Amino acid sequence: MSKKPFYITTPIYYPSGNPHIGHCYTTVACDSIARYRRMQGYDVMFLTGTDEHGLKIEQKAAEQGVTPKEYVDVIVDKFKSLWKYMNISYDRYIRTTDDYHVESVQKIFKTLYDKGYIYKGEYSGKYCTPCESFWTDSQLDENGCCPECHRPVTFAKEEAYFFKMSPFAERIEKLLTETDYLQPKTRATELVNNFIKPGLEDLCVSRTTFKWGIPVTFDEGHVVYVWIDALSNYITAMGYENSAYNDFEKYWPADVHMVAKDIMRFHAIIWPAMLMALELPLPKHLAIHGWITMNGEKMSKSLGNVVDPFVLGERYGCDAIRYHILREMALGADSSFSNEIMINRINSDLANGFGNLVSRTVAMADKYFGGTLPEERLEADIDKDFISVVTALRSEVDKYMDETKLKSVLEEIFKVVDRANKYIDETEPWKLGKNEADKPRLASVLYNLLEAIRVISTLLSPFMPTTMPKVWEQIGASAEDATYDNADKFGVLPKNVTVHKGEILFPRIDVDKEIDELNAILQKNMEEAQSKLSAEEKGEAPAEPIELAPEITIDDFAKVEIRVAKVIACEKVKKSDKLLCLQLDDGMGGRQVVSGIAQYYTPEDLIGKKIQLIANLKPVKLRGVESNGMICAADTPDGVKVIFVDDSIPVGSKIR
RNA sequence: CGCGGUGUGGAGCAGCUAGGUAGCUCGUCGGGCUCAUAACCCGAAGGUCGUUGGUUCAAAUCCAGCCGCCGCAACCA
Repeated sequence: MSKKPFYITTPIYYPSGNPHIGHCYTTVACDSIARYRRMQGYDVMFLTGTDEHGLKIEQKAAEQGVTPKEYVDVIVDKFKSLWKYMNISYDRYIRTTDDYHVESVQKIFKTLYDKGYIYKGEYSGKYCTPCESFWTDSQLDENGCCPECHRPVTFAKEEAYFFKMSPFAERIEKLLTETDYLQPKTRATELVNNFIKPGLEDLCVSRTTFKWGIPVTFDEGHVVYVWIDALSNYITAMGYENSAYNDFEKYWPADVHMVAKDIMRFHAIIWPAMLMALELPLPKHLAIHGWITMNGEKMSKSLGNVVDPFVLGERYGCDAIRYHILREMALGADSSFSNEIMINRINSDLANGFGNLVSRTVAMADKYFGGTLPEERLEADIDKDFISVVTALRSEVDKYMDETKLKSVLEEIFKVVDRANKYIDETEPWKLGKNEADKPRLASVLYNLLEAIRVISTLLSPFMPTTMPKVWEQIGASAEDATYDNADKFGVLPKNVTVHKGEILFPRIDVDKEIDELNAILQKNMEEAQSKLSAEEKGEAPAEPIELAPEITIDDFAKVEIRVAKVIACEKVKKSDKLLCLQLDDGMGGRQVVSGIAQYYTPEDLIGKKIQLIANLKPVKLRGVESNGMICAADTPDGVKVIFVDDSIPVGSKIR
């Protein structure tokens, strides 16, 4: 009988920068599931990879003066070495620059075009000419300028291909609300309300503004934009529309796509739509997890509070990191990654709990029996409850594995660790050791403990694959003993088992000392990020000097009329986070201006002050409130600062 | 009235779908033990379950309003 296939994927990561703990989060979770299924006897396919095209990569490569491919090669190596370091057992690694993927994507694009789901249209939006890129309104920086180079953007159009989403709206809504595709399902209403009910917009699936992508075969100058290129990796890696692999029939549809919540939308809506258009079966589950936050804040590179998995792994071992990630990870919510929580977790669960259990059990077998248990035994009633708890563990774990609740899995396993420590107290083996007549009883107690450790370590091995073999070595278990099949049985180890005292599995961590040291590292990173930022602000960044906007003439400048005005009244614009509505005395009868500075100033800060007003700007409505002009402010590392004017300058004075 | 989430002992969370003695982990305090990585075991203190009102014999749990926090969307002239 052939083994049942099980196909699980991580997203393919975008290698515009080095991998961090967030990437580990998804990947470690998938790896643990993959290992568990393998242990259960499934024929597992575990796929991960990198999404290597796009404008950002093209630009980063250009900055470094290398080709995009050379640029991503370096980072892909870092990803792969991280996965090696974290002991990630992926079966296949897809790069979207791989030939077979490119070939498949081109065929998929053409197929969708031939079927009429892709059509040629016009893409319009805010365009930054120097960067040759389009931005959506929400991507623009705080001044409404290009988020990359901070120069003004213009409205522009380009030819582009679009993917029709509307034919699938109804089926997708049903998929989200009526099936168990989404895990957890609580997100369904959010998706339906935000994206499906307002009407699914057609998706722009090609670009002409950059070249680093998969060319559209039938229209030169167009490259396939991220959606079709990246999402289809899940099928191209199995050999869909290519001859590199031949596993599509076997593994598709995938059992689990695991993603973080920020890319949930693409996997919950766009990916099903694409598959529907291709008339392929849909994946069975989309498991969505939250972000790892650092001391409650979202991690970001610019804050410098990104956790480097290599640093942590070096200090505590990769299994400790894996454990902490999985233990704190609830499927729906964010999980906090504070150094303190992590260290306390490692200490209490791994060092004090499991590690110490192994240590004391093996030490006793060593001390009282020279390492090898005698065959003479004496059972007691007190053993029964303990043994039943141990043998029941596997089915508990299975139950939670099926629901992808890895946190609960670990909780269940560690309940048994606690139970085992309690069993030692109940049986008081150190007393038995003092009396020769009690040796048979002592042998039973130690054997039961070793068996419990065997079961625990077997079930734990998918989650901590590096350490568990060391446990088996210590308790004298062979590879055949520590199998899934044996994990609900008792009496698997040989009666005269021999233990081998070994190294401490999880050394206890000095909390205060470690936190100080980690904070020092973090502090350093944040300062570096800070100084890099302010250096950029000052135009001192060697890598990226501030470029001035294109030169203008005095006549151009004369078009802008700046005048002094006084703030008479000011209030927050209702239903907005950022807008203040200012009533100004401009010496011309007064006017109303709306400004996006509410995060930095309260109305009281501004009333009575004199400011610089761009007086001849075309009026617009913001959040339904009319704004006639703009007040001058400076962007600083500490936020936006309004430029106030000396009170002696009369209202209405023209500034030049 | 844009959408959604959340508010439970010092901290972090479970319980809420199917109302009925408020539970877990960490921390604190007291005790026990000594095989073990100053680890382990037992016990205790500590909560008017955000707030107001409603339904009910009975509400953390259902309903309505209000307040706080978070995310998304909007917004930055």
